[in-house]
Amino acid sequence: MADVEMALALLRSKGERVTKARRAVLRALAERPHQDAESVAALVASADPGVHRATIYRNLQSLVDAGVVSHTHVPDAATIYHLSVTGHRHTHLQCVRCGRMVDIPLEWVSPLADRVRDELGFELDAGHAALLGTCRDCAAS
Amino acid sequence: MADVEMALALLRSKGERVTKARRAVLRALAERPHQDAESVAALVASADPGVHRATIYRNLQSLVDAGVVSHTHVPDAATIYHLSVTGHRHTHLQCVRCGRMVDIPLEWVSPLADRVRDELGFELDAGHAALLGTCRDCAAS
DNA sequence: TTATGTGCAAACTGTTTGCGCGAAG
DNA sequence: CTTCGCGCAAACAGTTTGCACATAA
Repeated sequence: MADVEMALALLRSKGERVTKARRAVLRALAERPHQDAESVAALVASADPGVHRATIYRNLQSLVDAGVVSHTHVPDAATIYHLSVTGHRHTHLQCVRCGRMVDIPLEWVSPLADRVRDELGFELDAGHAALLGTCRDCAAS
Repeated sequence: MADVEMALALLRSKGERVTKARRAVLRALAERPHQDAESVAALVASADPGVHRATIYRNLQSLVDAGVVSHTHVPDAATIYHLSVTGHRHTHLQCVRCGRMVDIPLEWVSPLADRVRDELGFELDAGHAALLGTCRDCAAS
C-alpha cells in the first residue's frame, strides 16, 4: 500500500485535496489493479459506505488529470482504471468474442509507435485504448 | 453508388432482406464514409423520412453481422461505420486533445499483428478500435 | 403466407452536472 | 475562513429491447 501513500503525496503536491473518498478510491485501485468505475464504487462502498457513486466518477477523473491514475478505454464496456505508479506499462488486447483481456508488453507496439512518430509526428499512447481481435480459443471454434 | 448495389447483393446472398431502410442506410454510408449512427440517421431522415432511429441502429448492427459494413470504436464518442467494400483497410489514430482522426495504412500494424499471432495466437483486428495519442499540432503546444 | 423487418415508447448502461451543505487547507 | 470536495437527485448520450403491425420473399 506504499503505492497509495505515494499517490497521495503526488496528489497533495499538485495542490489537490486529500479526502476520505480519494483515499478510498486509491486503496481500491491498489487492491485490484484493473477495475471499472462501478467496481471501484463497490469496493469503496464495502470498505467505506456513504461515498457516493458520483464522487467515485469525479475522483477517478481528477486523479487521472493529476496523473496519479491512468485509464484504458474498452469498446462496448466501461473504462478501466489503474494506479499510474503501479503501472508496469502495458497494452490491452480484448477478444471481441469472449471479451477476455490479454496484456502485452508496450515494447511490442514500439515499431508502430516509432513509425507514426517519424512519419506523422503523432505521439502514440498505446496503453490508452484496448486493441481488438480474436483470442486463440475463440479463433479455434 | 455501385458500392451500394454490391452491398445489397451481398446482403441478399446472406439471406437477409433488402428493405427501404437498409437501402437508405447503405446510401448514407456510401455518401459519407465515416459516420456515427446519429449522422446516418440524420442523412437517412433527410432523404427518406419516417425511418426510425432504432431501425438505423438495428440495421447497422445486422449489416455489420452480414459483413457488409464495418465499424470502429472511438473512445468517448459514438462508434463510426463504413461500407466494408469501400474499405481501403486502415486503422484510425485519434488525438486525445483535439479529437482529430488520422488514418494509417493497415500494413503499419502488421509487425505487431504478426507478433501477437505468433506468440499468443491472437488474431488482431487493427481497424476495429481507434488508437489514441497526441497529434503533431497538439504535441507542439 | 410466413418469417423478418419496422415504428414506437420505454428501458438501460455508463457517465456527467447543478445545487446547497460540509470539510480540508 | 474560504475554497474545494461531497452527497443527492436529476439529466445526459448512445444504444437496446418488447411489442404489435407491416412487408419482402
